Amino acid sequence: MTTAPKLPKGTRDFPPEVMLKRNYIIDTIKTVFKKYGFLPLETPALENLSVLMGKYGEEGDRLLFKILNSGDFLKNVNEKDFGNSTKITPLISEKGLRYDLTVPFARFVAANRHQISFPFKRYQIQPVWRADRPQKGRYREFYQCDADVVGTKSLICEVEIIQTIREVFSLLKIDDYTIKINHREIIRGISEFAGQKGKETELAVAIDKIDKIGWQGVADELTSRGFSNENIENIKSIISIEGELSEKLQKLGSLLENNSGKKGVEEMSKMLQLLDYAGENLSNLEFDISLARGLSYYTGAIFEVKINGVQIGSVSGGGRYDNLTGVFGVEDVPGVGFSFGIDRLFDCMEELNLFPTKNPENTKALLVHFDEPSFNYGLKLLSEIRKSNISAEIYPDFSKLKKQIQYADKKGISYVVFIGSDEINTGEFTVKNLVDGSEQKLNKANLIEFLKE
RNA sequence: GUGGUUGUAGUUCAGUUGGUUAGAACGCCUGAUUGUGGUUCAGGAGGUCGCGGGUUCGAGUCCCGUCUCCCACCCCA
Repeated sequence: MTTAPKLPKGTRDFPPEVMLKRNYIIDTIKTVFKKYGFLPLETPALENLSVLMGKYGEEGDRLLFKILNSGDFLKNVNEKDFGNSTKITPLISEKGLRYDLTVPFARFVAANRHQISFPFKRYQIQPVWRADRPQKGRYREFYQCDADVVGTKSLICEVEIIQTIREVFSLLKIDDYTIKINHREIIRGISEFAGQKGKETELAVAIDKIDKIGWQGVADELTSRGFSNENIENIKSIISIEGELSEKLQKLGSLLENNSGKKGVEEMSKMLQLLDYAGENLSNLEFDISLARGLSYYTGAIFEVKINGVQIGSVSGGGRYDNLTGVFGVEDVPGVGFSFGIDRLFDCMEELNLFPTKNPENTKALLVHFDEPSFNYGLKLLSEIRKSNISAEIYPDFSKLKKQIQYADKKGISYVVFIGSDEINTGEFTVKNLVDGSEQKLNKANLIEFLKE
């Protein structure tokens, strides 16, 4: 092997056969987003570090990719400070790669708040970068696919998120999945109920791991975070509530008498009511009291979607936040957002074999020829086929028929059209279906109609 | 960021206590009545064994470093 050039750690190429499938997912999602009134937005890969730093916690700052200043980037650095990276980093790097799409979006909203008319609905599908250590399904460059509505507190936004998820999954033919929902105020209420008012963040972080480490693990973590045995028993009594969605909600409502708990239960009930008005049922919906989601900026409803029967984390998630742009000094911009994990969706669909065998983006027909006269004759036919909006190509070299057909076969092209002296003389073209092997003769007009299908 | 694991043809992997020209399968190329692919058959090409150093008469095999991949934690999509 000649020294093959390598990719940076945690990055990938997407070859055509992968891109066709990725585009299938992305196009499906875009179609649904548009249908629900979301408009596209893109922001730069680079942001000023002042925008990025401090927004993701200490951990996040460590995972930011920082970009070295151009030119004589050491001119401001004192020689004594060499070796002290915390001191010289701000002097040599002012820009970084975006870490997620939410902060750039918040920056955009804060900067353009006078031009934007609220409520503002946008979607954004772009790569983000994190200097994390890669693992399976964890990359240093990956795509996020976010949709947010800002400038309204209406719960119809939450309901529309559920509808959007259902519609996307239905189009992708994914039917065995669970949309878990919960509410941050409910977690807050539980914290208060447990006797640890105000420690909902600690509670949320611990409780979120229940799927992974089990109840005992959560209990241990709560202990280490300062919860007493009595507190933990109280939490357990809430977490272990069983039943149907509305039944659970009712039981919870009767237990949580504090303001937060009541508010959470009330909003959840309202959402279900709106869902019903919209003509939607409760299928695939699950009220998961242990669902917390790590991001601390959520304040209202929270969502997470898992595909059943596939060993992979959530493929979609989101929630409501009160104050998107607060970090940029612009208050009172509430909103709700969610995102699809495209890479994970891809893996799930691959595993469940849900990709369509025929990809509409692929070439539909290949023209094969025997000699120069038939090649030349074929060029005109090719143009006419393409004019009818059918993707087609002609084999560019004078190769054996076998080779030409093999090319079509490998590329997954469904039809081969033969151009030879017979065809030129009669005007009847032999077209072969490579999927089932059938052949038929058609004149030009019929051939084009046939390929249009 | 912490701890661990892996690395041999395009791909998935064999390779015995270190011992001559490093193997298989699939894939690829060529051919089997030069107007027909996916099946079959016959040939063929392709590896300085991740990279760098060390031990040894001799290293794919042992040691050190480095990179990569993967796993757990942290965190997260």
